[in-house]
Formats: sequence, structure tokens, C-alpha cells
Amino acid sequence: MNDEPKRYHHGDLRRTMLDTALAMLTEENGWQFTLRELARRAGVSHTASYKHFPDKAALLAELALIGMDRLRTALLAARPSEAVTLRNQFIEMSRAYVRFGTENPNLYRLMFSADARESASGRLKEHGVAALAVLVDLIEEGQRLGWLRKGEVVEQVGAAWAHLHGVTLLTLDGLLGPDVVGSDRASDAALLVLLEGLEQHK
Amino acid sequence: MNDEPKRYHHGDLRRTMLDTALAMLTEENGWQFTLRELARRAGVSHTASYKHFPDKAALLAELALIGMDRLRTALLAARPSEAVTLRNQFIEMSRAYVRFGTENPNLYRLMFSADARESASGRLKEHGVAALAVLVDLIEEGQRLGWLRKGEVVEQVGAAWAHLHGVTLLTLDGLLGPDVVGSDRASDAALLVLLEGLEQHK
DNA sequence: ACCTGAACACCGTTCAAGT
DNA sequence: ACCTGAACACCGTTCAAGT
Repeated sequence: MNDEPKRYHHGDLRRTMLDTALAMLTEENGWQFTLRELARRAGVSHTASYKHFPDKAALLAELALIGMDRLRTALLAARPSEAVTLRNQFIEMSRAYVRFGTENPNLYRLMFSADARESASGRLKEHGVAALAVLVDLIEEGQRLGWLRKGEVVEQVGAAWAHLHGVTLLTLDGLLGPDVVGSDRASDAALLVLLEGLEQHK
Repeated sequence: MNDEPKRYHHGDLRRTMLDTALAMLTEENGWQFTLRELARRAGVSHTASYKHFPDKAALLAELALIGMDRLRTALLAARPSEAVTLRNQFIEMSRAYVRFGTENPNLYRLMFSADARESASGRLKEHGVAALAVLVDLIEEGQRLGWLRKGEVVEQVGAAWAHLHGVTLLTLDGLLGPDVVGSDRASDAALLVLLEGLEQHK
């Protein structure tokens, strides 16, 4: 639709580069991100990015922040109506977390990469914490209602996050469960172990 | 001690390159592995490695295999005498796993990197499974003695591995627990959640 | 203010040639 | 059989110059 002639000044090259980069991330899977390749796709000289990002790591960090925000959105969307039990809400949320990783492997890995972390300094952790708000809510409410055992919320959140992170990455690496490709059984089984560990047993 | 004159033929360049690479891995932490840098350290031309490894990924894969073997050794060494309870053996083993990661961050990450996995094909998974033999033993014995709930061993092993993997990586990324640097409390708390999830509750 | 082109210092990899 | 040096096709980054 938008077939304006190419102007020397691009307009919003920053936004375009981020979008193009995200598209590249979701396409290829055996993946090697390159500023020059990005510039080629965006139809711009390979030095243009330096007006908008100090260096490659800064661009990656920005993508990682966007990824954290998308994870937050995905987890929020996965929380079903209040009608269902907290336990089922927790299960749906957990599945959504793992699914986010398996559907966006490159982005998920980028969100935890050293490059992004160092360049984004504290901001990446902030966005990560924001993404986990749903998890925190569920755990606080679960403790209040006597579903989960009492304890430091931050510790339970940490345990749950670590578990979900591990399941996601092992699944991405093809290391979880027997060689039943495409099966969710192994990751579901792992999630149940997590649940048992958090739940109150009378 | 060994001050033989430099021969044109190195002797065991393959071994030397692997050792030098492992040394580089443990030294630097904000780390960027380079074949040319490796060659410089080994005092050899930057093309010499191609006689011993088809490409960079193959060398990395070899290092990853060595890492898996070292993890196996670390876990075996951490299994204390038969006198202590299975539960304590499990805790010690878990701590040893996380400690291996925090003490060898670059090597641990390499063990799960895409480069290494693709180049090593099945062998990396094999060595990984071998490394987890201690975990499998503990879980099988735990089920037999009624300490752990009955269930598919492979599923419980997967859940435990994912949990340990996640705790290790979040710890390496500085994302686990409050900002109590150097504290093991967050990862210990997470391990207890895992234990609760696996244990039999009467 | 935003973008380009040439230039620099690096890579991984190949290949003919040396020992 | 093992190692080297020149060469090639790539990077990320800088900087003077263009619009």
C-alpha cells in the first residue's frame, strides 16, 4: 500500500530497523544476526544504524526488551477467566510461558543473552520482573487462599521461574524427554512436578 | 619444565589446542572465542587447527563434550557416603550441579550452545545423559525405597534436570533472587521446591 | 539532522606451497 | 603427515563527506 518514493531521509529508520530485525529473528532458525544483513533488508547503508543505536549490542538489547514485553503480554493473555481454579490458571500460564519460548526461539534466547544484558544494564531485569507479574500474582493469591504453602513469595517465584526457564530451554535444545518430537508430555510432566512442590499438602 | 625447542611439527597440537581453549574459557568472562586468538596462544599459525578440526563449530563441540564429562565427574564426586540419607545425597548433588555452572560459566553455556549441539549431533546428548546418571540413580532408588512418589523415571529426571538447568542459568545471569550477591539462598530455596515436588507425601 | 562510502582492524575458511 | 602465508569473503565500527 505504502509506495511513496524512497526518500533520502527514511522517516522512522529506528522503528523500521527494529521491526526488520524482529522479522529476521522469527524467520531463520539456525541464526546469525548481522548488522550488515539487517541494513540490506532495510534497504539502507550498513552504517545507518549508528545514528540510532550506539552499537550492535544496544540494538540487541532493545530487541530483548521488546521480547520481555511480548512475554508479559503472552502471560497476561493466557490467564483464563476467574471462573477456573487457581491451579488451572497456573497451568495455563506455565504452558504459555513454554510456548512463548518454543514459538520464538531466537527472541527468547536473545532475552537472556550476555550481549543484551550488559548493554541494557538494569532495564532488562526490570522488564523481566514486569513480565513475571502474573506469576507473582498467582503465587501471592495461592498462598492467601491456602492453595500454596506459605513462604517467601520471592523464593517461590524464583523457583517457578527457574523451572519454567529450564523446561523452555531444554525443550528448545531438544533435550527434554524421550525422542517424541512435538510432544508436550515431557514439559507438562515437569510442570506438574513444579506444582506439587509449591502446593500445600494436608 | 618442558623447554624442548619448538619443532615445526608440534607433536600433539590437537590436545594442546583443546587445553588452551579450555584455559581461555575459564579465564575470561565477558567472552568471545576466536580461532585466531587460540592459535596465537598456542603459538601456531591461525590455519593449523584445520588439520585437526574441520571447522570452529567442531572444536567447540569437542569442548562441550569435555564439559559434559567434567559435569559427570563433579556430580559423581558430590555423592556423599552411603551413610547419609538419599534426600541429603540429592541436595548435595543438586548443589554440585549449580556450582559446576557458576564455577565454569563459559563452559556450561557452551555445553548447551547451538554451535556445539549441531556439530556434535547425537554425541552431545549421549554425554549429557551419561552425566545425569547419578540423578537417574538417585531417583530410581528414591522411588524404590518409597521416598519419591512413583512415576515415570524419565519424566522425573527431566523435571529435575530442567529445574537445575534453570536455576543454574538464572544464577549465572544474576536474575535469581534478590540482589544478595554471592548468596546461595535463592538457589537453595528453589532446590527445596523441586524436592517437595518429587517427594512422596503421606 | 540524517544518511553514505571509503577505510580499518578484525574474523573464519581455503589452498597452494613449504618442511 | 603436519604446518605456514597469502588470499577471499565476510564482519563491526569510525569518520569525513554528502543531502
